[in-house]
Amino acid sequence: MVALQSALEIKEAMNLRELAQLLNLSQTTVSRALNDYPEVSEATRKKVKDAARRYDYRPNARAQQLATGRSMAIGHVIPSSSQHEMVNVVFSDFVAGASEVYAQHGYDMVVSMVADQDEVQTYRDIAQRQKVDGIIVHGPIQNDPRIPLLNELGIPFLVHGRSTGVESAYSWLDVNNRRAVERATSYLLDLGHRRIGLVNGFEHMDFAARRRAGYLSALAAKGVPADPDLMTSGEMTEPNGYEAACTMLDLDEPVTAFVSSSIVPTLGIRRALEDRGLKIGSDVSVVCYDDAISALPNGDPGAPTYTATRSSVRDAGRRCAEILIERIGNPTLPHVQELWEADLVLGGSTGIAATPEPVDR
Amino acid sequence: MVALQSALEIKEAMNLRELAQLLNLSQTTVSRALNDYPEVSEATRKKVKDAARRYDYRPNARAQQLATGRSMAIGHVIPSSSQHEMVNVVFSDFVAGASEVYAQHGYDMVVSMVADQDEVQTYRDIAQRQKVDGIIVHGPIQNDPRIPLLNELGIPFLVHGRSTGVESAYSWLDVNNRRAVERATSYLLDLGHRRIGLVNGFEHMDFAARRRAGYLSALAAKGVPADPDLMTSGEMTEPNGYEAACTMLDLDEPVTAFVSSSIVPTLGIRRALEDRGLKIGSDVSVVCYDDAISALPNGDPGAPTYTATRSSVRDAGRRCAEILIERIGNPTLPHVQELWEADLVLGGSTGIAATPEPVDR
DNA sequence: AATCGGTCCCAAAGCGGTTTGGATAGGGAA
DNA sequence: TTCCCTATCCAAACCGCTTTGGGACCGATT
Repeated sequence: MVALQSALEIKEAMNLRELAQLLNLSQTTVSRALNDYPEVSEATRKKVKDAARRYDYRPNARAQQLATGRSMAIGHVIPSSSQHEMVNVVFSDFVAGASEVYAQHGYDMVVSMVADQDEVQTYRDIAQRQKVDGIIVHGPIQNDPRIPLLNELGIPFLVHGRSTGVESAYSWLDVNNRRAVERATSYLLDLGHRRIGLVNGFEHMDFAARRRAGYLSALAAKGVPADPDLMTSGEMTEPNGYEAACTMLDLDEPVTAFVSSSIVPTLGIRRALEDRGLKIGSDVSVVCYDDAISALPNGDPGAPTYTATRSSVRDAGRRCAEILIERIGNPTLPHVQELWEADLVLGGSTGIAATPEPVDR
Repeated sequence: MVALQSALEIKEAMNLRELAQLLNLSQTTVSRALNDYPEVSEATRKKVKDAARRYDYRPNARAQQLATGRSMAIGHVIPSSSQHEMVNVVFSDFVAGASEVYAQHGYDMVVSMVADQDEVQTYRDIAQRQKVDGIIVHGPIQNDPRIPLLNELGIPFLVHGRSTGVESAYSWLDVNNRRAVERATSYLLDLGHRRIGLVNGFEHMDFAARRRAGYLSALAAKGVPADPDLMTSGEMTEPNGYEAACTMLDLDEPVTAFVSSSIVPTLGIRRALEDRGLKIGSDVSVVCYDDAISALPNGDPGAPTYTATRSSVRDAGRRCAEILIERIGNPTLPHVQELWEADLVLGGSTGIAATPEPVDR
């Protein structure tokens, strides 16, 4: 197929020198006028700005970056191992929030998705080649090596989440995962449930470990023994949620309730219940950790289908961006460490435990 | 809370001049040695590369970009109006594929999410300030103004999708949305369904318009009249799918089958069916357009729950990246226009129409 | 011996901005 | 009138890399 070459005249972008010549001014003055430096008279400034607008002059970003030493960009590195968990749902909503703030401050967002084994190299590269002014660290695991690495590289960064075991100081923003799941579990216990399944994410992920801790601590507080058969961890996908739910529903002593780590596996749990003709809420209760993803149920406040611990990951993205930009502006500020509480939103997916479960022995 | 300032020595990154001095060579030679130019002897090249490795020298990206005139980055602009539809699920999988290819070729991905009214400015900015070497256009609408704009700006770009009504030539990669939905609808008709609901995306989006055309054409081919009550369009969210399904199931002549535009609203359809005690597949059939999102059902090839027209959006991302990179390398190449066919995958969500639907009159 | 053609390397000139260190002019104070 | 100060502008250096246009050296040709 032959494609017609566009016949449109493509106007070369004009540069500072040309604009200065046009105005019979020096580059210095033009540059200062545009950047609101006080050394130019208001009259000249106006003239310059008008001309810039008229000729649609925009400073070349690459030159500007080289000259100023700032790249006006913030990096997000996503290890591909966590692709299935992170990328699809949570990450994209986070990014939507962050990029909103970036846009306001003139920052660009550069995203690298990278194989695990290349991760360290990627961080080194990004930092030393000065591609970005700051980095947001996603999906921290326990004892995450990226944190000391970034500290060593001396580039401002902010962790979305936390990393237990890391010695060095760093800035982070996290949701109180432990408390959230603790409350969710307690609530189910209060409803009379004793066989409560935990469908967790991979537990080397820091957030998942904390959720498990919350689950265990709620059980312990009520004197309910933890049963390894009722705790699964893995990718937070629909099929995985389905699998986990099937297993736990088909036990000799089946579960009567689930605590699920995300809305996505919860969809799988629902499918498993449906298969068995079990009604969610009345037959089996489900509480899920809801990141308030807009495309999925419960993102819509009008239809609170699930009882859930809810916290907006989009808001988190926004706030992370703000904090990081502030730290880029002044890296010597004390570290910011924000812990957000999730809401426990009651919905139709939970109810009194059906049978008081007579313990036969 | 007082944060301890890291006491770690942060080694300043070394630059080309310093490395050259260290080696008693000129910057020219060092640069050429590192970039595999033939003008340096193998001996010197080895010496240089060894030293570079030893001192962990990495060229400053900003300087390199300015000098070469290439920014080694590709832009993705997401209009925020399509956030709910695009960002969450489809976009992120696409991006995962694309960034894989970018990484292989040394490109970075810069993502801007931007309010609709700022869109034109954003494109102008990105292009004229030379922040990126190429752009991928997401979510084309009919007669999309971005295409002539980018042609005028003279920056290489590739459209994921197509835009009916656009005169100018451009490169694109699209799935045959029309054919896919046509086949899906025909299949349902063959199963005896006559009341088939279409749960579509916003129909100013090009892909959605094509899907509707496919739906209508299949009906027409079988002589089944189209009923406006059976066609909805809107955001592709779970709650929207639920709403649409409820409406169409509660008609006097209810639907017996659905064609759904994406897996996400399909989850809502399933919920609506469940509410009414209807069994998917046997009572009501559902075919959905499946972008093969990995976290959601059907992304997993082991569990073909839904009958679906399937096409991997991640593969599309990969291929789009390849095409664009090629076009950046040689912008005068004829335009690439690739039309992919979606697979029709039979699953458990479709079955013979329950009642042959006696037309009462 | 002079010329030629490679090979290997270098100094310097970009890339397109920002920033430093004056220069000039005009107004007010002494 | 002279001197100083401020307001305004400019030439040139600089950011760190690539690339142009030679130069020096050496063995091979004539």
